[in-house]
Amino acid sequence: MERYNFKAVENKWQKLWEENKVFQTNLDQDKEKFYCLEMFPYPSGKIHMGHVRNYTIGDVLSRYKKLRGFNVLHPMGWDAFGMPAENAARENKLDPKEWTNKNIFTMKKQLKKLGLSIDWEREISTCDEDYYKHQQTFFLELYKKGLVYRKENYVNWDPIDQTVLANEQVIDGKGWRSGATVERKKLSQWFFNISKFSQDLLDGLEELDTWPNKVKTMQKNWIGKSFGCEIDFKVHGELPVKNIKCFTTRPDTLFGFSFLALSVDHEISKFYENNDEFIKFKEECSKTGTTEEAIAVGEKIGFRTNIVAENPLNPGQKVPIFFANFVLMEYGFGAVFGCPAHDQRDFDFAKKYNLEIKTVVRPHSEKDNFKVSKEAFTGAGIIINSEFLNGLDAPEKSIIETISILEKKKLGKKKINYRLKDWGVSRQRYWGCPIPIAYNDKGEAHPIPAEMLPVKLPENIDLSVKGNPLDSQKDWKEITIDGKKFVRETDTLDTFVCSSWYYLRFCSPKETKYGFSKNEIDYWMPVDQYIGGVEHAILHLLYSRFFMRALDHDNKNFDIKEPFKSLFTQGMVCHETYKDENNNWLSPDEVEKIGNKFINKNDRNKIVKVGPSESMSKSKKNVIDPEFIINNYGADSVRLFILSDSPPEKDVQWSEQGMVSSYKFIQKLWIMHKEIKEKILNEKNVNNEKEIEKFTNQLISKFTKNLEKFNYNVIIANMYETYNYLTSYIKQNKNLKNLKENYKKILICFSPVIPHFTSECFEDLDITYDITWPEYDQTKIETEAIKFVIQINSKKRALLNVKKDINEDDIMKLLKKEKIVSKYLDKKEINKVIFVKNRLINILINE
RNA sequence: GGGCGAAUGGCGGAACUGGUAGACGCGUUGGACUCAAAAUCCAAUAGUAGCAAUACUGUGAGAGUUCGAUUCUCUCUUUGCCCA
Repeated sequence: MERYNFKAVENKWQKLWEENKVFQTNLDQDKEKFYCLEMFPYPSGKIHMGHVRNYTIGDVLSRYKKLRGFNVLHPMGWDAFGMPAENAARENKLDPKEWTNKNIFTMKKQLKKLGLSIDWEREISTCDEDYYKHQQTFFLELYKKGLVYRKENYVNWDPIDQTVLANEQVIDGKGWRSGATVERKKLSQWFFNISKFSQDLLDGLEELDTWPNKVKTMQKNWIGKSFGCEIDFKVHGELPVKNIKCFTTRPDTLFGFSFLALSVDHEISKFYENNDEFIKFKEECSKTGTTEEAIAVGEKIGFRTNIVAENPLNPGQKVPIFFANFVLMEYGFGAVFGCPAHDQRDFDFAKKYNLEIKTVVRPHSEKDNFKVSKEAFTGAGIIINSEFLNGLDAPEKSIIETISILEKKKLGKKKINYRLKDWGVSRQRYWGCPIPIAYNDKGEAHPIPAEMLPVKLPENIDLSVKGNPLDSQKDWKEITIDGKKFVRETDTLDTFVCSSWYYLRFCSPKETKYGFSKNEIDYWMPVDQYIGGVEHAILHLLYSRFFMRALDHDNKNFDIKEPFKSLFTQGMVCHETYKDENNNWLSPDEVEKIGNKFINKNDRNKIVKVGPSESMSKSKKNVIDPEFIINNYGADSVRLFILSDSPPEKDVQWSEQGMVSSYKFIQKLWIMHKEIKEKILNEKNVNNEKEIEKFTNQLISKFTKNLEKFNYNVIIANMYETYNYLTSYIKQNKNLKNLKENYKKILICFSPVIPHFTSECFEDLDITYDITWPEYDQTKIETEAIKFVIQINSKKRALLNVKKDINEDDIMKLLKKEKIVSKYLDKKEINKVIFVKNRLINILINE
């Protein structure tokens, strides 16, 4: 028996698919479209197992939809701008563009080896001028619409590298590369006005009923709509300030008011500009990071002013006003009122500065004399010590009641606040899309005129300088517009901007006049199924949703608002971790398993410590190289394995044994295929046998359901079941009259998962006709004989083979003859009988 | 601290709308083939008792609804993720 030569077969079919342009897609109004998109990769060097999993899931779906007759768009591209290229280029004295394109070349080759049904004619790369020039046009459009603006904002500043760091590059308050303590620094930055769409983005989630709830909840929390009240506090003291505006979600705790806290950037800070102590305090604050978490974890510190605020509901009460490091100018009005008894942060602050802690809410289980002592009470309860608010249910009723009182007295008004901040898109980097803006000698921003677009990135730049390399490119920076001198913006756009509209570009990747063609968008959009990692649940997805709205704003580009109709988030690929005796990470190929023990191949006497299975990462060295695996076992085997062990939305453990068994399964399938072929050639025309028809129809039914529901691991189990069934079926050499037709249908079911193998089988059997997804016939599944469960007092006692649609009386007659059952029923009184047609009978007797 | 989810054999995991718990794979054990090993094939594999037929127990713990609960409700435990 010839062995299945996966290398030859896979090469052959991949070549044929490419030559015949099998996966190229064109707009076809007569056909229903299906747009399947997986998150495009960052070209970091090589593909990793996460890509394999992500793109296999998408490929199975695309191939299935294609078999169902859809016009499938399944494109691929590269999220090609970003820091790693710049860092790698700096370290190896290369050009970021060269480095990126080399990686794209390698990874594209690797992806092709997986046999993905991708239309490579539509390939895009965000670092191509042809891509980012459109992005610059979008930027200027948004600028004209007022959705882009410039303002001063705090950033994480690395004083050694002279650069801005993203939040995730700040580790324990230190720069990830330099190790320097990160400072808060004010820089002029460009912003997208995403917060304008807060409510719309929130409302849009409602229609996304095939998104995971988890992701929708995360977005909801991120947008963070809160219902509260804006309160005007009267201020007394030496400063020429009469009022301070505050936003609060808990106006009902006003009687517990004991201080007012301001952001150091609050307008009142101008009166303290020359105060040495305040300057010192402000510096101290700048050492706390800008993230909410850094602020929450860090010590709460304050600077006491010489002014006081009056409690609007209790005018006799005057409380001190502080500047505090935990108040951000971006939230509310940069001012919060402190109620220590019912907010832990305020509680900590009050303890530190010895302020009053007045309890105004008691738990339902306590009496009115309840006092907060060790920690703030933030739960639900009843309002106390608050005069006319006493007895109200907190928080719901009491908040509504308090707001209406404040509104009547004209002391405040109802307000809705969102946590979502505007999106800062400026990056002080070279390898990104240039911002098409120039400044005159007064520092005023001017858009680059359309005829001067695109603003291309300069080449041959010196990356060894500190800070942004574009800053030192004089000949690039200085330009003349209409005879006047300007200086270019040297910041580039956040790479999240590039990925916020790439799904639109795929619809018309060759369009030159604009980023997309309306005609193509109207046909292809929205993406019917988007597949990617849950780590992008918030930013990327929210930004993309914003972009659709922003591009559409006022000029009706689209009929739809939501770019991704369905979302699927797949789990990660994990592997055990290994360390040597010095706690250095070891990669799996440095480790050998002998029996139950692991030994270090480098030094066979040294022990290996086996750690928990974690998501594959270079830093832990627990990675398996997909290319190595594909070369050894073939693409079909890898596709089979990566789907087999766990549901796609959960993490999967990489297992060498599992991989090998998938490989062997393909080999066994081939042997079985050859046997089936032989049987088909020697078909005997015996009586028609319904058994295999029943099996095939059941299989199609299962496959269809499981494919639609992403139960891909179950599909693999169904494939094994099919193998087990077919091998025993042909061994028994039953009637083989309809074997070919049934086997063909089975192969079609298998084909989304192992396309090379099934293509080879079709060819081997000369099947070229009607390769479309088979329909199943329910009547062929429901055969005459069924298995019927017999329960006595709700316990299963027997399983009978009976005729379909048997009635209760006939079952009871049958039971009297069955020894197994009758021994339970003898001389017993039957109380009740529950009969479920074609399923079970439950006889209740007195014991 | 808040929100959401999860918990089923040695392991990964199946189970329609409340109706045979453990599909399928891995691992393990036994056997066949072999001088031997690998590979392959066959068989067994939730636990307890039993030669067996079979019986009892069993889906994180405890309660509830029901003729019947892995599935629905409540309380708790552990755990994961997100936000703080």
